Amino acid sequence: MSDKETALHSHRHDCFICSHPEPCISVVPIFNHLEKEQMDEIMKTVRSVSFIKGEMIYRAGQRSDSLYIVNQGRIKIYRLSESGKEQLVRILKPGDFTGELALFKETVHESFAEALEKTRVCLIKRSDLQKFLLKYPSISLRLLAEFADRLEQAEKQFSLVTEKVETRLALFLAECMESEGQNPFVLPMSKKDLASYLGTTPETLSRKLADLERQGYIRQKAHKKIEILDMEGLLLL
Amino acid sequence: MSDKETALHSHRHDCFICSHPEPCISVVPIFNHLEKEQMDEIMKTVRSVSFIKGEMIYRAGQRSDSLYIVNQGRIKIYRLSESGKEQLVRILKPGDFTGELALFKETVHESFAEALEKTRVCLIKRSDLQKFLLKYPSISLRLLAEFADRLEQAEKQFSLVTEKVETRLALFLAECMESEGQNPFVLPMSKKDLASYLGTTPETLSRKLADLERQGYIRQKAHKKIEILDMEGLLLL
DNA sequence: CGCTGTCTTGAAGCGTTTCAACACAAGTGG
DNA sequence: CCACTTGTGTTGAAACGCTTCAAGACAGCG
Repeated sequence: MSDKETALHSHRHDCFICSHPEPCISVVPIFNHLEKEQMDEIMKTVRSVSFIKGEMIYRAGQRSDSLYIVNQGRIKIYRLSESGKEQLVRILKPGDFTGELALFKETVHESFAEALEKTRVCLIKRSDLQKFLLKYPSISLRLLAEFADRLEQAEKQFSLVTEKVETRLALFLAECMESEGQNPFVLPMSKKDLASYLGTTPETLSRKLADLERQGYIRQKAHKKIEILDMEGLLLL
Repeated sequence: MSDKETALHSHRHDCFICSHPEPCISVVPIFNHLEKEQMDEIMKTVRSVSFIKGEMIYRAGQRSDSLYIVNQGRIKIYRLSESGKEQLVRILKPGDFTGELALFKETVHESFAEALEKTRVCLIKRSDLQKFLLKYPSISLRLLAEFADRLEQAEKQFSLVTEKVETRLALFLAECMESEGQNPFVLPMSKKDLASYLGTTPETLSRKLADLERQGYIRQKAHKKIEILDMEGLLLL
């Protein structure tokens, strides 16, 4: 299975930052505008760590002093609510990062990060990153842009809490198709996790998907594949 | 009533940035570490605008190219959901800011900003701010810290969506007391807005508050004043 | 003071959760 | 490769919590 992943990425450039033989695209969003020498300087401070499927990258309560940049694989970020229920916050793909809060104030993680598959992350220490942010202000602008985006998305998500599950699901499916760029698309996570992400239960999600299919808006296929048949109607829910 | 506000702030320093006779604390979180000359440089680019209670500062769909820093008063940020319901995102107090997304990509506002009382904001144009961020990298660090905080808070809020209204309310009240630092404290917004913020209806909120009072956890007094009688019990809901 | 919007309370209806039971798929070890 | 195990996904029925609508009380503001 690790053959498959390597094959998938084999056309990509070599990693700018962490000195791995394998390709690495983790640096694109924040650092890829830098000069070669600056890149090398940052590379020296970066540590690379690998995780197998199901392994915890960090847990709530642990102290954190590093930024985690996903290099390969996918990471699930979730919280445990008061009542102990798992609430999925987001899924990180290569190029995404997490651990940002701990970069600016001494604190502990409030969420859990778990590798969904074989995963490699680049670690940059708080002290190192702060140094680079001051030295190369353009990195800050990239980071700020990324933060602003995520804030906007978080607020958008939050504003949907009063909507019915069906509406939230419909919007998610539409977004999903959009970002995958093809119509029979694959759900980016298990239905259990999707239920958590949408703030509902697996049972309700299962029922709502069946409803949407019965009404002719979508078609469910094998292996989490879903085809949208009537996008117009879907968005009118 | 504007007398009252002036009196409240009369012990504060004069505004660092916008050249107002009245005191201004809007600059504290992001700029107040700068040297006098740097401050002056920024001051020249800042525009100050006032709004009366109920006035819209911006609306969803409008193009935006400025950061809004609250100088005086309070601003309500809200979204209209698919179904047209108002979803309160947050309330800005002096020193808080909004409009951040538009600073890093050409886009339009997705939320509405309404003055809850007589309000004055400082406006910094995107192009100007970007210039300063590159010139004085320390500002970026402040901004990043603020963003990271807000992201964390947004995710925390989001993780509560599956909890019962009573639980969300209890946590809000506890937080509220915490931030006000005194026990019989005043709700920072109308109950209508609080309902929207908690993702419920005014009717349900009213009932839940009555329940909490009946059970002896809190006591409601006049003028949105609330006293917490049993914090322990409240947090166990 | 009177208007307007906020807040409260009741009763009915609806959406979602919960529990339980079963189907199914994926991963493991013989 | 098959059987086994484990976790994910589905479906039904009952119970619960919340919303909705309507009507009245109250507070804030001109």
